[in-house]
Amino acid sequence: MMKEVDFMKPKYQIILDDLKSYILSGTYKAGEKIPSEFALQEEYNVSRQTIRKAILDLSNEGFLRSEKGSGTYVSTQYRSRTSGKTMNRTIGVITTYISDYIFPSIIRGIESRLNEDNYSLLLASTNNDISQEKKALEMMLSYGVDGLIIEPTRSNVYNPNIAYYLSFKEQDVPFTMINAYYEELEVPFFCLDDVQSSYLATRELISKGHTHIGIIAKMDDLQGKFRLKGFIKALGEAKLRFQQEHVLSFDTATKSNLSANLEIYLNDNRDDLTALVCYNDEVGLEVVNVCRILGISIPDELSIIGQDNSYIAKNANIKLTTLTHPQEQMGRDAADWVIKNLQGKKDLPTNTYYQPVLIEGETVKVIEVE
Amino acid sequence: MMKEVDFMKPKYQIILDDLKSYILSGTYKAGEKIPSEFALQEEYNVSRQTIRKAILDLSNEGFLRSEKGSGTYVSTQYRSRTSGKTMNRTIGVITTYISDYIFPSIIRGIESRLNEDNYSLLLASTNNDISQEKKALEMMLSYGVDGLIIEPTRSNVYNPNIAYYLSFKEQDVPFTMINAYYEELEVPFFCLDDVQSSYLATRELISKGHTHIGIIAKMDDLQGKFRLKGFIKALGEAKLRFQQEHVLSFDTATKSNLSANLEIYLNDNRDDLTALVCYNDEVGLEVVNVCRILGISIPDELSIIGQDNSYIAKNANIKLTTLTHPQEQMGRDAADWVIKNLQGKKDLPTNTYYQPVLIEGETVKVIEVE
DNA sequence: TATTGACAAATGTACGTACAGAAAATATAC
DNA sequence: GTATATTTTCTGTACGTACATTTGTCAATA
Repeated sequence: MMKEVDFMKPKYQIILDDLKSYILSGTYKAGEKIPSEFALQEEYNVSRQTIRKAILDLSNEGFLRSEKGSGTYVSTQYRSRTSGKTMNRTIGVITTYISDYIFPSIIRGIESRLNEDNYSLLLASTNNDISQEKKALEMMLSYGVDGLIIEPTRSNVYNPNIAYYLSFKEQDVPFTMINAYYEELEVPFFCLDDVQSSYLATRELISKGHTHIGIIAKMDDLQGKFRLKGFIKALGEAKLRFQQEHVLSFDTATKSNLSANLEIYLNDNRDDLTALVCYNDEVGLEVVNVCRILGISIPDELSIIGQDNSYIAKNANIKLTTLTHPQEQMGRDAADWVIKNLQGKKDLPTNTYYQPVLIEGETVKVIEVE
Repeated sequence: MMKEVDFMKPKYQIILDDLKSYILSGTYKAGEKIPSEFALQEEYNVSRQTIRKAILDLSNEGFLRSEKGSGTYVSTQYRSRTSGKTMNRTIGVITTYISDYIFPSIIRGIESRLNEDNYSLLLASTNNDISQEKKALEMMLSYGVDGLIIEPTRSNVYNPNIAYYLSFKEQDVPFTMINAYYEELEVPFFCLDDVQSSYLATRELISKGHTHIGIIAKMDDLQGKFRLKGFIKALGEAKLRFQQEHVLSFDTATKSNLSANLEIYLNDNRDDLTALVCYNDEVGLEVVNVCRILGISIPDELSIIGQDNSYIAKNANIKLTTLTHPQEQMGRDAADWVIKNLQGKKDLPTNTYYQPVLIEGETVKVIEVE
């Protein structure tokens, strides 16, 4: 269900947000003069009052300071609000989703580890939307968290929020990424070996005699990219041809249409495919549901294999064959890394890959060789 | 001529000072409405902008609060606004579980509402353990959260952490409860009408001809208590006898044994019961699984009905008949309540009950009358 | 009796103008 | 070249208008 697009923000709010972003991302550095009201008025094509409203509000928030006759300056101490207050040890967590799929488990792992060292957990989610990620990062920056754990948003497309991450680096706030990472950013991460995951999935199908295998692939995150890669790798090793028409791709935006697209895809390839590698268990379940509608029996007519070993795989009436995902452990490890980093520990792992393991369910059938 | 002796104060400053002294002297009392902008404009013979400037500044100082379409009111807590420093606005959330069942959805609702007003979410979970709840409360207290949303831990047994809740009350930190409440504490809450939920569930079964109905009941939280109550109420209305041996009870501690106990229970009552009201969908699914092992077919041999309309009810291959739970909406409403309370709004709802609605699945069969 | 619809009242946003006053930039006088 | 005057730039205050949006009220309606 799509959330309503933002209400039309008032103009002054847009300008305010812009300015705040520039300040937090370091485009306007502390003490620097920002453009004059007149200049901004020209730039945004609004009246001076509108500009003033934005600047006044930011001054009240403590980000700016205006000097009559001189100009408006970035306040030098906008982030020293923790100064007098009792330092509370807080770790920020930015995740794509809060309530969906395996993310709650990951958060749980983080929380339980932080709890052991009396750190608090400041939570924000992005719904895999880059503008929401920006807002979350701004919140964390102005909050002054001690560390950060981020699950990247749309990790396979260019991310315009890199400046914020660099801000954290400048301020020596340790952060790490889970599930994926931004390739343009040098940063430690904790990830499943996604190539291996779908490689193993595909190999399992091949070893059971399948030769006509399709894949449902996600295109806007690294996981999707790597999982497609593993699929192709396994096909290649088995000397099976990779066929573009056997790939059904989707992304965050088109996810809501997946069910309908699946129906078309499965109908089109009904006689061609005997097995399907799914992006994850969630997609796997979707396939199961669509197959039920189409009267395709699983695994007799179609074998499917999911990934991530989520509750879906375990709890659906037909147990999905799937591959493990560390979930809670990954969360724990990431939290542990941040805590150890804050304690000044050296030689912490930079890139951690977890190896997936196959879990047999009831959705893969052995094909007899004729 | 002589320049003004004193500084010639700007007009808005004069008005501001006037208003401030009225507030501080009690001419305008806390919560009262002050004259409208138009009235003040007439009174002082100045433009509306000038009045607005005075009111806006006082609002920023925390003395006033304007409501669109209604008027401007004296803020109830202008005293605590110590410095001009904008504290980080943070709402604490204490929930029993982070990753399980419907709790992620509730948290999601909270998060999305807090986000709209730029509040941060500080998260802690108790795993339904009272000592962990204590730790979480201590963390929130020392952190200095602005408000709190709590899902009570073991709400049907005496809670030794009441003192902490009273501390929050003393410090005027608004808090509200969701899903349940502590009966020994006078506090606003947002709850499903749990009595009604299982009342409707039971009535549905009765209306489909069932007369031998069992229940799986949880004993250590209010939900469990109320859901048992609704079950008994429905039986009573239908003049069916309530039989103690048809109740299988469990609690947090014995939950891990539920599966084994279910097996015994279902075996014992195999020939006696035709339907089962389950504490929630999670339990419902457990029943489905155990029935599969025992070879009891659902709904032919046994009708079951869950509660909460969780993903389990929707996603399990056999769709559970269940009752709705507001989930995300409940989270939103609770967050909204805290925010409005912090803004000094009066007449907020104290006890909110959500009415459950039946959702038909595939687990209830009509019993023909012989 | 309860619900709906129309209307008025109140605040929110946004445009415009004008001038005051302080600081910075520039021109001028020596 | 330096000191002083002048101009320009920039923010602060203040006026005006207009329309949007929300809330509360009251009368008409079902």
